[in-house]
Amino acid sequence: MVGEKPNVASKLAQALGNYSIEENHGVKNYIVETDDEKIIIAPAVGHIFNLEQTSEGWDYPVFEVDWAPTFETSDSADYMKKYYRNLRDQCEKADEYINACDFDLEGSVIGDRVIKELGTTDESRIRRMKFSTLTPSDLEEAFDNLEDFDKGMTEAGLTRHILDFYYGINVSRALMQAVRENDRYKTLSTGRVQGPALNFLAEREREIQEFEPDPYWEIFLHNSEFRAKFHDDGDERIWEEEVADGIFSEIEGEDEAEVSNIKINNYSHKPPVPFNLTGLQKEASSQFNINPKTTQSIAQDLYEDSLISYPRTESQKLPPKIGYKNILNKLKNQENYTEKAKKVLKKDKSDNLYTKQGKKEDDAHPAIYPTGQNPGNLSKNERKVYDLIVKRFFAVFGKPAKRQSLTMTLEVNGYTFNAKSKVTKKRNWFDLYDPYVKVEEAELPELEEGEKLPVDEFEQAEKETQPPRRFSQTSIVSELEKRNLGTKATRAQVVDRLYDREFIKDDPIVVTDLGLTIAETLEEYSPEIVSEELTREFEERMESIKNQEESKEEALERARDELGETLRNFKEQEKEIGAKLVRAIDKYRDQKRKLGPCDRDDCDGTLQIIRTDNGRFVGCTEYDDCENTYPLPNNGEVTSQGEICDECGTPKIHVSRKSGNNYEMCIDPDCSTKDDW
DNA sequence: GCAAGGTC
Repeated sequence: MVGEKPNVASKLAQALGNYSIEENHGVKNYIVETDDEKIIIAPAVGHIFNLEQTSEGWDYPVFEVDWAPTFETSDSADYMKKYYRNLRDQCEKADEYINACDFDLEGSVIGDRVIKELGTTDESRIRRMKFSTLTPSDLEEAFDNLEDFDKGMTEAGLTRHILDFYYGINVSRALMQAVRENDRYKTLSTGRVQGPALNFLAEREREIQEFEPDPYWEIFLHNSEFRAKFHDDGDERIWEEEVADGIFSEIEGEDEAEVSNIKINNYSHKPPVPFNLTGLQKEASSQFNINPKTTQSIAQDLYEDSLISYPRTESQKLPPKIGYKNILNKLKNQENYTEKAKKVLKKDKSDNLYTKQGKKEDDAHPAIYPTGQNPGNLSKNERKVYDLIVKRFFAVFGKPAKRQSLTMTLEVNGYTFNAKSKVTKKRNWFDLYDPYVKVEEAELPELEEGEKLPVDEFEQAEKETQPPRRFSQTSIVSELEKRNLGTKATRAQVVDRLYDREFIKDDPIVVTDLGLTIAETLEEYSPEIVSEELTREFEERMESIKNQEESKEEALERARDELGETLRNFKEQEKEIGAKLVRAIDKYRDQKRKLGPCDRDDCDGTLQIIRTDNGRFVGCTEYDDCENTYPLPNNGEVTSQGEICDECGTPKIHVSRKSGNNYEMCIDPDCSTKDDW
């Protein structure tokens, strides 16, 4: 019996009854023996097999692919070796095989590859276990009702892999080949998820670049305790200057306003929902400015240390069977959390604890929660993310906070102004989530309708409309989630790859010229790859393969035809496409080497990184007239900090090393900021 | 040197 991962293998064993453990290559196998059979439950670790090209060379199109052990095709998959070897040993012993991986396309592929590559290709000897949660009762029932080999799902899953390979590898190669035709080299990539992700970002970037702001005016009434804003039937913005001037001249000099209306609204502010991975990533980004990929890897570490539950979950639900009380009692023993844990436990003495639940579900895992186990030494960021997870766990038990909003309408010469306030009357769950509650608290003086109020002054402010907001690393991950592109485990990685390729930079995200040019090129020559429709189409095809209405080979044949046409067209215009890409690459590289203005008084040049055979240094663009130079560190990537040193006036740089040892400094080695270096 | 999807 093959489980999707070590944890699940253990759960399968627990559900099946008495078991013993046999270790092989450092991997735990679970042995369950009955009167007439012996079951070995062995874990995979996700995709133990992966696609690789079987033909030679880097040309495209490439359509010849086959499955190979992942540790052989990927440098970072060394840890899979022992699992692979164990599966090989266990598969040799078996007469029959059960695929007990997650019941979805990927699970079907994971189990199928292990069994077919290492066990048997005889499908009559393969069974499929179908379960939707990992509870013992579900697993037991699934085991008692083993189904035949799931040909449809497996074929659909295998096809999904191959189609993604076809589209991703080939179009990526086409881009790189185009650049190489122009005698340059740059790693470029795109794919079914990367493509649309870049496209959303590029569309937004163009909207921002093309945005033309409209001016408008606002008028404020200032009192010693608050300010109120002019509005005309709810509209606070005045679009013509003459109109604003007119109103202003009629109220200017008035020193009193009358309270014409007070509206009080009491409302509940509900507690948040339990964290799924995206929710945690969003909150870690807004609270600590930690990017989604880092949060994911921190969460994985915390999970491996048994401090939190499985983090790669879509679920926003915390079922009672996780044992609320037990976890809360353990948290109570942690110094930092004693008070909050007590508060939650006190809430209901009758054991009827319940939590707020979100809408999203996940078949395999509940929402993220702390196990209660006492953490040892955590890094600074680990501590932050852990604290956030614990406090969110407390918060979901809380009662809604009681809030009150107050809108006060003031009148001056027939013109109306609004002052608004929001205050918390009862904190409830706010106390459990401190210090992560972010709500507005602004109080207004207690006044009554008809009362007169002194005015300090009126203010007329000119403003302008703002361009659309940029995506952040987090909001683009949410956007992908909303559109069902990628999965919980891959979205942050996809965004990270766009940074690696230099298609995007900074956060909030700015699309580079290279990114814009790539998006434009793909839109023109391979529009399917930047369209989210490709994913929808894949989903439909997988559905029909699953139902055995279409065969894997038919689907692949069709993709080879369609993609082949696109790629031929691309290839014909390779040189021009490449020239355009090269211009964008050069422009970006040129921008990247510019560090800041030359610090010589009489020089208007720009200091930039100069590379030589022996290394690199900083020189001035006006090097005919200006001999200003500075040394640079030999190792690490140097980028401009976009700032000038207060002490010496030279540009500040950011040095990032592969070791993860990053630092900032100005480029003058004699600057007093380095006195104690 | 290229994807997307699992996972440690």
